[in-house]
Amino acid sequence: MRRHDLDPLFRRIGWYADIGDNEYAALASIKGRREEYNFGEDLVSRGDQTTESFVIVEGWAARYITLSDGRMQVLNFMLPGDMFDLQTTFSTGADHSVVALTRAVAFHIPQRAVLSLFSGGTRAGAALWWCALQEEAMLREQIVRNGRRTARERIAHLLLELHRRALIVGEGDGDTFRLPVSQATIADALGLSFVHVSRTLSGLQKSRCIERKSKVLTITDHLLLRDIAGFTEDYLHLDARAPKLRFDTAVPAE
Amino acid sequence: MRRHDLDPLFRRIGWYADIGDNEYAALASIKGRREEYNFGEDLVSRGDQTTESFVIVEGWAARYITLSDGRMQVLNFMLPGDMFDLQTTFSTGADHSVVALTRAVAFHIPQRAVLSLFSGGTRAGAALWWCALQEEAMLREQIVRNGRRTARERIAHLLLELHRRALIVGEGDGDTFRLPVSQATIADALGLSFVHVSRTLSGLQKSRCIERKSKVLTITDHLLLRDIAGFTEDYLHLDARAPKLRFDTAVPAE
DNA sequence: CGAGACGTTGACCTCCTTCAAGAGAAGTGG
DNA sequence: CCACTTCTCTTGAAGGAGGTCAACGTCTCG
Repeated sequence: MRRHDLDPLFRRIGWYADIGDNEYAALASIKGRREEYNFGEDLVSRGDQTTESFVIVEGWAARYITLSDGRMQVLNFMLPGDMFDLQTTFSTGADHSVVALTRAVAFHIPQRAVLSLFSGGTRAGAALWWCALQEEAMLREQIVRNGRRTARERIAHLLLELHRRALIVGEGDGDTFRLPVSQATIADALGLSFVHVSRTLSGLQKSRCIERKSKVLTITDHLLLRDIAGFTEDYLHLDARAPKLRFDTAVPAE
Repeated sequence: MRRHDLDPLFRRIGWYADIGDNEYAALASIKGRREEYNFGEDLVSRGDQTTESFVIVEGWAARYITLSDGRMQVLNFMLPGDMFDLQTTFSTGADHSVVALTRAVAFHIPQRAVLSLFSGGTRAGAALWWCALQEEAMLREQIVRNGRRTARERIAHLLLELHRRALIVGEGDGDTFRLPVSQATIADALGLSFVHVSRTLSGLQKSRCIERKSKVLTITDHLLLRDIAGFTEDYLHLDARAPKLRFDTAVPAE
């Protein structure tokens, strides 16, 4: 199959589900309108009456909410291949915003296309359901991570999640991947101060779990990092239908 | 319309959406199997291969995750009228558990019923979509609450949410409602220690926002409590289609 | 090459946790 | 109905994880 605008999406879905040409075609058909965004630009702003869903195909984005006094919380990160706002159908205005963390490209999918695919009962529709389920599972994990883990655990856990997700869509190479996110943004995702994120990252580096060079992160000791994080990847639901691949390092004790 | 097993659900959906007899009938038709649970009993256990959805019609429940070292995080609370696990279709095992916080009654809805209603394009199907959307919005709010608010703000915020939700399904009376939840459970929901929950609740009482008597909570100063919490109820999406009622106390400044 | 964003490090402080002990509630059995 | 256990809540004291403030270093990009 030749190169396609939605390749990151196909790659992601293809990672764990066997989906044939028909399904690719069905997914491709909902593509919708292409938009480019600069670093810092909002894809969705709080209050928007949008009735569209999105697929990110290039760059990273983040969903966030700002409190009235300026405190900010990042809800989750979005990588190429991620679809979101799939169930925006009856929204009465977005209760949060989505911002581009890098230059990014997204397709805006009209509501009808999503709905008809959802209800079609096809495998492509199932893929959509699965995207929604996966997104919700990551929100839940975000709650646990921030609620019951220490700063060190949180950061280790987030790095492992992002590494895993980056690999799936073909970003990064083995243990190394580009993490185009400032420490302040990590802090806003994990409910920490950026000062403490800096200290904790340095701590992980001193423990020889990770190495950082500019925005490129290398996980130098997977087992140790997983052990620190208490990371298990079941919440990512990577085996939706037909498990095709398993991660190649050992899983932690637990 | 006569009294029905699913009344709390109807009451909740009827709160903000005009739904006629046809839609009630459609919703009623998916009822499924009735089950009773004792305090502390799991409705769903981590790892279950369930392919059912649920409606709670009596009692309270909570979705939670326990880490391997025993730390526990409550993800959200479920009140009568709440439906959940609507998108469990492609799940490969629950990544969390659901426990009854009181004696509780729930209906187990078979997957097909949910799917066909979802895709039917009816107003009853829309109600289901809306339930899923609302549940996700509450998860997001939980992230913000725990990530970027102080203990005092968190507790105030949670109390306001639970009060609001209890009112909607006809539990509680004006400013008073039954909060059948131990302080340890509140702590597990808010990422705090139960000791600090106790202190903070006492603090709110000293500030004359609330009064507690056994498990009954009275909000004695709504405006102050909302001010402390920074509470706005937009995330509850109470105006899904046809706004029917607005809260009768003033909304906070911002 | 300069400016502004981002990252680092130190000192100090505070919010929350942990530990501990005791007081109420609430369920259980005689 | 009362003793008994057990869970839940309260309060105090001490310690720690992480926040805030501030200054300086470093990257990146126009």
